Formats: sequence, structure tokens, C-alpha cells
Amino acid sequence: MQRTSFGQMPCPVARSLEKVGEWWSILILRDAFYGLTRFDQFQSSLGIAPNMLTRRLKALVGAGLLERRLYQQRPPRYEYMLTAMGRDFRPVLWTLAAWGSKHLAPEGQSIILIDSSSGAAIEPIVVDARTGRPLSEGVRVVAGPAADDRMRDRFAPRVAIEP
Amino acid sequence: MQRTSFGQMPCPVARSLEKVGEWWSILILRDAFYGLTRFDQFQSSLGIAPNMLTRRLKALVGAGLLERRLYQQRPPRYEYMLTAMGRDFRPVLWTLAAWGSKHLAPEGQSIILIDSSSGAAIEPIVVDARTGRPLSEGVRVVAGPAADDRMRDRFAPRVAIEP
DNA sequence: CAGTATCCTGTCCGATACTG
DNA sequence: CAGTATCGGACAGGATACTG
Repeated sequence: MQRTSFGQMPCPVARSLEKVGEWWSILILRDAFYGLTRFDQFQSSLGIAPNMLTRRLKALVGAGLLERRLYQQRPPRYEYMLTAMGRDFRPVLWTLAAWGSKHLAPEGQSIILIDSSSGAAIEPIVVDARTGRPLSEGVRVVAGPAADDRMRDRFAPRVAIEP
Repeated sequence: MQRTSFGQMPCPVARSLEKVGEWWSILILRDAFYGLTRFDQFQSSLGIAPNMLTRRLKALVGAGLLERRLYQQRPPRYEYMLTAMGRDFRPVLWTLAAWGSKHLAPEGQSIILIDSSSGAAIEPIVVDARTGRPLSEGVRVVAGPAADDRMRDRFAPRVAIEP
């Protein structure tokens, strides 16, 4: 066993990394969100070797984040579309981009998010969907209903959840 | 050059991956957020080989996400604390965990987030800090003030930003 | 254009042994 | 306890050539 099988872990973070843990995968998703769908678009955008692109694309399709679709019969041509699961990954990229912009961009922001209808700049933050309150220090992680013994042991105080 | 130097890219996502792109780094951060600070705590929690833990810890310290602090003189003992930059990474983990919980946990949630004062379950979503509106399809990425030619070329419509 | 097929290398990572 | 040192394997990733 060379690479730890994170997928065995019950932790959702570890499982996520199992699917998108490689560098290129996330960059490919980033480009997919920008609207790229075709092999050569990804290749020229990323400067990635074609065999690597094939591998990552296949992995992403296999993981259920992208879908390979024939868009032309002869010659056969495929495009890679985000699935619902893939589109759900956007919040991760938003927060990752926000973090990088804040801490790793001494020259200022190289990209910004805008609302496509109003054109206003957007500053993404994470809040609780119910209360609307920003998540900050007061957040704790506890074992959930499907936690196994290991997880329960780690996140000791299992609490009842009010709906 | 074996590994592409993502750090050269102006894209904040690529730059972020440059710092935390390895699997273990993110898992170490996850544990740090849970409160772990010491070498052996990380090791037993993660089941990671000690040399790898040393490398990842050093990388995270070098990247500015963790701080190594002497907490005992004789024998010298160190602990690893999150820096402000490291704490700012939490939203990424929240969204990553939310994505994994939703799409990769057929048996249900193994962990949940709760408000530590009220005990209520939290569902993290990403919204615009200004308007409070959830980010969804209507979000576009455009070149920012510090974009170079490559970025500007990619994210063509550079717009003025109202403060 | 949209890939596939080879070959090669760096390094991530695991296993183990050892030290103040 | 908190690491360092060394060894080796698997694979991510690069470079290049080739195909329908």
C-alpha cells in the first residue's frame, strides 16, 4: 500500500481528498467552472501534458464530477460537462480562491468574483444557512449519526440534533 | 522541472494548491482545527509515518499556516499552533466537508458542525458578505486589478469595481 | 482535433530503525 | 516524547511520438 486509502476513513474531508486530492483535478474543475469543456481547451489553458490530462479527466469522470458526452458523431468528439456533484464543488473553489487572494497575492487581486446580473463584486463568506450568521471560532465538530467508533471516540461529545 | 510551478501562476487557486496541495497537509490542518497541537497527537490521529509528518509540518510552518512554539524548556518540546493565515483556511475545510458529507457519505453524516454556544447544528453555505445572498450560478470570475496579461486574456471582461 | 502509447523521472509516502 | 535517518516502492507528472 503506497498511498493511504483515505476513502476508508469516515471523515468527509478525507473522502473528498480521495476524489479530488490531486493538484490537476482541482485546476481542471476550476476551468470547467469557467466554462471550458473540451480536451484542447483544458490543455492549452493548463499547459498540462496530454496523457496527464487524459488520466485526470478519466478520474474525474469516474468519481462522478464530470460527464463525458458525445457532441459530434463523425468524427466522434466528446466534451466534459460538470455533473450536479461537480457543480456542488464550487463553494470549495470559492473559499480556496478567497483564501489565496487574501494571503498569497501581495500584488493585489488577480481575479474577482462578480454577480453576473448586477456586476457588483462579491466577497464570499461562509455562514450558517439557518441563521445567516458567519461561521467563526464558535464552531465545533462533533460526531454525527453515522459516526463509527473511531469517529465517536475522536469527536467525543455526540449531541442530539434539533431539526 | 518535474512538478509544475503553480506558484508562478497568478491564479489564487493555483497558488493555494502550491501551499496546501498535498493530501496530508489538509488533514493536518483539519486536526489542528480540532485542537491538536503536538507531534504525537497528529501521528496517532492520522496514522502517518513520522518522517512524512515532519515534512508536512515543516512545509506548513514554512508556508505560514502553522507556527512552531517551544512550550517547555527541558527537554525542549514544541507545539504547532495555527497562525492567523492558518485559521483563515477553515472555510475551505467547512465547504470541503460539506461537499463530502453530501456526496460521499451514503450511510449518512459521520460528523456535523454545531454552534458551540447553542449546540444547534450548522449547515455551512457560501454567501456574499455584502448582500447576504447565497452564491450560485450567477457568479462570474473576471480579471481583477492585479491581473497580468495572461489572466486578463483568460477572464476577458475586466470590469470596474464599485466599493 | 482529441486523444493514446511509451518512456522516464521526481517525490510522495510507507516501513523501519535510531536518538536526545 | 518528539522527532531524524535511511531505504524502497508506487505513481503523479513530464516529454515525445503517434493515430483516426
